[in-house]
Amino acid sequence: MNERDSRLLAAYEALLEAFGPQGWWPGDGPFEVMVGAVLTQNTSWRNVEHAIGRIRAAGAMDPASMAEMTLGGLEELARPSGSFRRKARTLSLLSKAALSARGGLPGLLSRPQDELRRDLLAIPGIGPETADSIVVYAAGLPVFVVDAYARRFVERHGIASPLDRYEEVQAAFEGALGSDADKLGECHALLVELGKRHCGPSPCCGDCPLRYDLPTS
DNA sequence: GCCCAGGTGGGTA
DNA sequence: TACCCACATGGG
Repeated sequence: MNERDSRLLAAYEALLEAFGPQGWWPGDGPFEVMVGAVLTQNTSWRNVEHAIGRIRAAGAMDPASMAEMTLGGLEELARPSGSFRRKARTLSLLSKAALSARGGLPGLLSRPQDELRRDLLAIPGIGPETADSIVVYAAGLPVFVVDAYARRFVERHGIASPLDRYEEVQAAFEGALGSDADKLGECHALLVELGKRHCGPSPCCGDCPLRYDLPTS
């Protein structure tokens, strides 16, 4: 275990101690987790909940029902989450992929990790972050989700250097935390919570659980 | 009224 | 490769 791994692991443990388990992903079953992952793109969770509620109420929160919906109908349900035309198209494609997979949705989610990730990325509107969110929170496979908060975190703690690319930041966390889906998922959730409380655009405040006495440049 | 939110994809240099 | 911008709603 090198210096970087030690610091990442220590940060994870400090955050878990400070905030407690986050219980992510919020969602009723794997399909709803997948839907939420798409809807939350560049969108606050409050708006996502609104859209999820509409999809549930319309009886469309399963692959078969969603795949049957017209694009226009799905757009109306997704509207509160913003970028609704794009997201409706992605959700439609995603539901059809789940429906047509061998073994349906459970079959899709039990595929080998790299194949699942690749197939998700092939769907327009699903990028690395959304794909990885589905891999870890819906399929329960060990991958770390790199988002704006995680990037900000590694930069603030001087772990950044040339750790710019998505896969490099991801490998850093996975190397430090190991191949434990629960742990990797929990770590991402904790970083989001940290970011919401302490790591906004302005410098961190004094009561940060991580004690920002590290170089912040 | 302005900025941001648990990004992605297309375009341009 | 590296930026820039549209997407679009709702909350602070």
